[in-house]
Amino acid sequence: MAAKQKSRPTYAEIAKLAGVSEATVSRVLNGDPKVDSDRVAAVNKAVDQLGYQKNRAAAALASGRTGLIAVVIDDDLSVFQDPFWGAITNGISKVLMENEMQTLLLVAPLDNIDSPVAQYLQRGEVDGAIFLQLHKDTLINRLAKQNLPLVVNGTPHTNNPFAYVDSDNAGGAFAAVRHLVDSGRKVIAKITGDLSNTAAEQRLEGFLAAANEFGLKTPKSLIAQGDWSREAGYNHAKKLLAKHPTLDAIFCSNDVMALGAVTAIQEAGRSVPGDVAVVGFDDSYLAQNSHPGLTSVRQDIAGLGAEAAKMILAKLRGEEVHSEILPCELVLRETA
Amino acid sequence: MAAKQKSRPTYAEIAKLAGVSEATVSRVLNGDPKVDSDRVAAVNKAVDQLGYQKNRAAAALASGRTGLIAVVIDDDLSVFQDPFWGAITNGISKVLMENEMQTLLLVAPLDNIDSPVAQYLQRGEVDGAIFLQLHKDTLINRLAKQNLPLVVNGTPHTNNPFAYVDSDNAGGAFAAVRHLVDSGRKVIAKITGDLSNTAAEQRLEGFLAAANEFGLKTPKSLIAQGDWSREAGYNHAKKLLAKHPTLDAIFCSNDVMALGAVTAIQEAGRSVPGDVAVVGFDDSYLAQNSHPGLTSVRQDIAGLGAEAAKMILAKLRGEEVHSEILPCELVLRETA
DNA sequence: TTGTACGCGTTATCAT
DNA sequence: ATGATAACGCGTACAA
Repeated sequence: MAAKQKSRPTYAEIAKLAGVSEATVSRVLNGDPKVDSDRVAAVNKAVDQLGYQKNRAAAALASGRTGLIAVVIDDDLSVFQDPFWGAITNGISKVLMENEMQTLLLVAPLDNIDSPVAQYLQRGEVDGAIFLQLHKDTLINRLAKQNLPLVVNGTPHTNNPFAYVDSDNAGGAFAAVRHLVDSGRKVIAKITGDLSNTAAEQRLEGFLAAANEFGLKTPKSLIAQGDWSREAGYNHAKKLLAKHPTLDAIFCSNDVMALGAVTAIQEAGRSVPGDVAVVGFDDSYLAQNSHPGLTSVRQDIAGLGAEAAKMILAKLRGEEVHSEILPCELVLRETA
Repeated sequence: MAAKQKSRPTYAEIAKLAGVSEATVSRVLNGDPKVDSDRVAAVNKAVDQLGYQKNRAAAALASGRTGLIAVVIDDDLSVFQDPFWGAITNGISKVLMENEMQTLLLVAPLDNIDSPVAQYLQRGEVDGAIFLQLHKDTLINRLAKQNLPLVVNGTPHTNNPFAYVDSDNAGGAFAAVRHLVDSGRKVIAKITGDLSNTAAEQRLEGFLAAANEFGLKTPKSLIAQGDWSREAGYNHAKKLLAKHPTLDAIFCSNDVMALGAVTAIQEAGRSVPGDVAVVGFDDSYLAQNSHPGLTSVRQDIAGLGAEAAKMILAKLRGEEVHSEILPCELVLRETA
């Protein structure tokens, strides 16, 4: 009963002012097409006049819909550092707001299927959920069974019927290699991300596909398994340079490793891109602000968010939803 | 009436099973201290047995409290790039969740006082709001008048009674200069951020205070007004080097400009830190992954978020709330 | 097409 | 300390 402010108008007052029933007010405000146009006008006028604004809690209670979509982020250290989450959440939020839905942020460890977040999602406090950065599919498996509409960002690990949205990681990697080949590089190494991650896997696949397509040799010794860290890029590049004197390009699965590789190359007394070209992935802040400027594969992160939001809205409307793969774009700078 | 899942238990069933009234159930579930301990136990047992979970919409309708705190981010390009927002929002979210509150994300331009977000906040759909990155104080002025509990991240522009949380920008800048002086630097230049921003202002103030304290000369020509961009850092550093042959240190108000300065110094044929030391601000991803590693002033970003959340919770409890200034820490790497 | 009447699940007031 | 019971504001069968 803690009325926050002076109490606001309700259907009763609108109905009275417009000379209709409360039911009609409800119909007009929810866009029911079969209401006489003059009554619609009357209601809208009354709404304006009174400065009416709907009480969402009451609507939620009556309808069972909350108007809220959860954005669930699997909490680990990267959340603190990686601008990816901000960008994608921003994309989601924009689309949701345009559709009068709001974004509820849930940041928590998702390893436990009975975690508070899991409970929350099963409690019907949101109309749907968008998952970012999934380590395991167990939780969404369970939620899907409970008919919670959900969309996943990133390709799921298992072959599930989840609708997901992802960047064309393989295609981006392919484009990077093509560019290297086109500019005359012959011996191209790859430093992968953590391969338990589907994106890392796909970026490697794209590399291998391109190598095959363009007739490059890809002995195992040219493919180093990294873990996204600067150190991995630095150390692997160092070893690659030592083992392969003719190496003239390194493609890394993210920008951080690529910058580590650049440092290693320079410390080895070779130039970038003169002797060795380097391409990263993500076109992050790092790529844009490094020196020399890092050539990198750009993901449409805001686009990923927007698509995810559109998909969940479609699901709420009961439409069939198909997964989406958004194209990547190679951004040329100085390193390749 | 769209029951999402099989309908969940309500007070009625708990009351029946526990042999008490619904009112008592409510009291127990809301922690009313004056309920007999055996009844409390009975209710809790029934709750467990039925797997009861509170319907927040109903609670919100009846109580006027939503359990939601809005995190409002003034939308502009930086949201896409800067990891700051993710980190602080994460800090906020954690504390709120521990207190059974949820984080509602609102990303939108706040220039218009009648924007959708402004409307939303005035609609009572959240119990309070935390503002990040404020360009103007007009909106919060209005909301404060409407008694919406709010906390601001960053020092407001005007002298208002808003509770805010901020980093000790001046103190951080002071520490940076002290370090430079301690390591023998004599001629220290400053490249500021956009001075319409209070953080930029404070970082300059700290610089000037330290210069004064340590007896440095700070002619106007040693203070360049930047705008946070890499180009600003690069161009200003270039000019500073030309004008001041004895220049042996540059303190920049963020990491991006600092990296631009490093490039300019190196291109001028001088070494970092041998000839010229460079210190940045933020200890961002950039500072950690640059080469040479950038010495920088670290803000406790997650701490800012956590404090902001604690402050808003205290406000909701009706407590007096005081603004908080969190200390910064100088992180030494290679450039200084 | 429109109105009546009730239900949604809690909270809070008022007696007791 | 506890129990009835009236709000809370909206959505929606059902009837007309």
